This record gives sequence, C-alpha cells and structure tokens, in this order.
Amino acid sequence: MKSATEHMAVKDDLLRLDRQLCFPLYAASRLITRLYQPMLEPLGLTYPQYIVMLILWEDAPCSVSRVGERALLNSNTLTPLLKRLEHLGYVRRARGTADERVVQISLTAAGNALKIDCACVPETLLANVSYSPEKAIALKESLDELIRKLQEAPGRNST
Amino acid sequence: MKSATEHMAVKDDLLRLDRQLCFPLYAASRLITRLYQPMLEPLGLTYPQYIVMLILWEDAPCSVSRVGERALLNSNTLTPLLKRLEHLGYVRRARGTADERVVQISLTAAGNALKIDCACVPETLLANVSYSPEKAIALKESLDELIRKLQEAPGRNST
DNA sequence: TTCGATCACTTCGCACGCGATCTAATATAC
DNA sequence: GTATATTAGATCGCGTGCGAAGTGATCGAA
Repeated sequence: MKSATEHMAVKDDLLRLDRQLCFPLYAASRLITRLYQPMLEPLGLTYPQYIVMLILWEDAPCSVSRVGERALLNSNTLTPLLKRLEHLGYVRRARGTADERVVQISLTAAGNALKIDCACVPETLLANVSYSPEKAIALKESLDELIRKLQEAPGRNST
Repeated sequence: MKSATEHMAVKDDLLRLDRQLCFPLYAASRLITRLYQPMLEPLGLTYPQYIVMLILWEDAPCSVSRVGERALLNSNTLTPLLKRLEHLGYVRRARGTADERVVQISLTAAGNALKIDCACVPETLLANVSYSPEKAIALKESLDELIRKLQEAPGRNST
C-alpha cells in the first residue's frame, strides 16, 4: 500500500507545468498571435479580427451567429469586434429584412480588397518559422481532433 | 504558365480557415480554458491564475520575472494578476532586500493548501475528455517543439 | 389572438494580454 | 564620485473573451 507521502508525490507530478497539455496550447496560441501581429498591424487588424475576416471572405454575407459558429466566439465578443471592422470600413452591419433579429454582415469593397493584401500572410509566416509543413499538417489534425472531443465534453459548450 | 485566376485560386486556398494551423491553436486554447473554468471557479481562480499557481508551487519564492519567463507572460500582465492572487490570500508580494527592484512572490499557507484542492483538476479533466493519453503526450511534444521554433522566430520575442 | 417561450443580438462587468511608457534601483563608464 | 545606461516592475490604453443580464423580434401553444 502506498504511503500518504508517495500518494502526494504522484499528485505533485500531475501538477507540474511541464506535464500539462493545457499550458503549451495556451502558450503556443499566444506566441502565434504575437507572430501575426506585426503583419496585421499595417492593415489595421488584430489577430481575432483577421480570423473573422477569413470567415467572411468565405461566407459573407452571413449572420453574426454564423460567424460565431465558425470562430467559436459568442456574440458578446463578436458585436464589438464587428463594430470595429465596420469603423475600419471593411464590413457593413445591417438588420435582416425577413427576420429583424439577425444582423447580416457583408463585405465592403475595401473588405474584399483586403483579401489581396492578406494573401501573403500565411506564406510569410511559414517562411519565418522553421517548422516543417508535414509536422504542421499533423499537428493541425491532432488539434482538430482535440477540438472535436472538447466540444463533445460536458460543461459550458456555449457559442 | 498559370493564369491570374489560377494564381488567385491558390492564394484563396491558403486563406481558407480550415487550412490554418493558427486557428485550431487559438480555438483549442479557448475551449480548454472553458473546460477548466468550472473547476477553478469554486477556488476563486481564473485559468491564467491557475497557471501561475502551478509555477509558484514549483518555484516559490521567486521573482515576478521568473514567473514571467516560465509562463511566457510580461510584467504588465503579471503585476495585476499577482495582486489579485494576493487579495485572494494565496500569495505575498514583497520587495527584495538585496535588490529592491525585484518583487519576490511567496506562497501563504492558503496558497500551499490550495495545491491539495487542485490535485484532482488534471485527472478530472482527462476523465471528461475522451482523448487518449498517448495522443495527448504526442500532441504536447509537437506543441513544445512548435513553441521552441516560435521563440526562435524573428519578431517581438519579449517576455 | 394573445401571452409566455425562444431567439439573435447587445450591453455590462471583469480579467486578461500586450505595446508603450514611466519610475525607482542598480550597474557601468569615466 | 557623478553621469549614463540598464534593469525590474508598475501604469496606461485598447482589444479581446466570456458569464450574466437586457431588449426587441419571432414562434408556439392554449
């Protein structure tokens, strides 16, 4: 039978920072954001705004909730973010005519044109980080699976 | 030779949300935080505060900059966070005697005791997500490598 | 048809994250 | 020994994230 001290040692181990999966996720996410920032700043975009623009280039015009589904962001984050994109002149926000509850987001000419300026962003990034494309693809697939599992998990799965 | 249209199509592809590595990182990180939140809330902790406590349980007493090195966070984030942990009664902040520029962070009795309450957090989390430990370990190793590459990358590597 | 759900979004409050800047203490140059 | 540079934290401003609560529009059951 394990002594109380041994039992504590096991628990201790599980709480070590270098044993956590959560921390490298948190850290890598922030490091990536820092890497994008200098490329996006000249365009007036923050990193979350860039993600939303990626979605809009695929889906616009679409509702706030549609953007939220894809970005996994709630409307309380998106509303102010979209207002900033509107002030920047990249998107328009308009209440739907059929259903006045929904706000349709559409791209302005400037918003569409921005896509050209962003085209080089992913390449530039890859060039700056010496991480092999194969590993990047494998990592992305692992993360996609983890995300699916996390969304299945119990708890607040709001969005 | 590729036509302008074909060239655009390639660029288009690189900007698809489901082709980005950055997005699953960003999304997974936030989903993980959401998963921890209900476990940490009863203890009065936010997720970043939990990360800092993990570091302190290993390293305390230590300086603010030491915490920052490990968490990859700057003092402008840590100072208010540590003040909140101080208000919660988990840590003490005191200027060093040898060098009055450094602020030493030490754990209170409550801060040490909190470790016992957190011992079950990693296990509970694993139990809630049906993600195999082998995959989790592989994912963590991939992320650790990515983090190393990101820290080597040019740009603002402040911390 | 009308009145209570439900829905889509907004607003509010609080805690990050981080670039930029400030302050006080220490190190270094001369 | 004084002047300058560097360092460790703190402060400020802004943009997220997100729980909770609010508002107005639509849906559904009685």
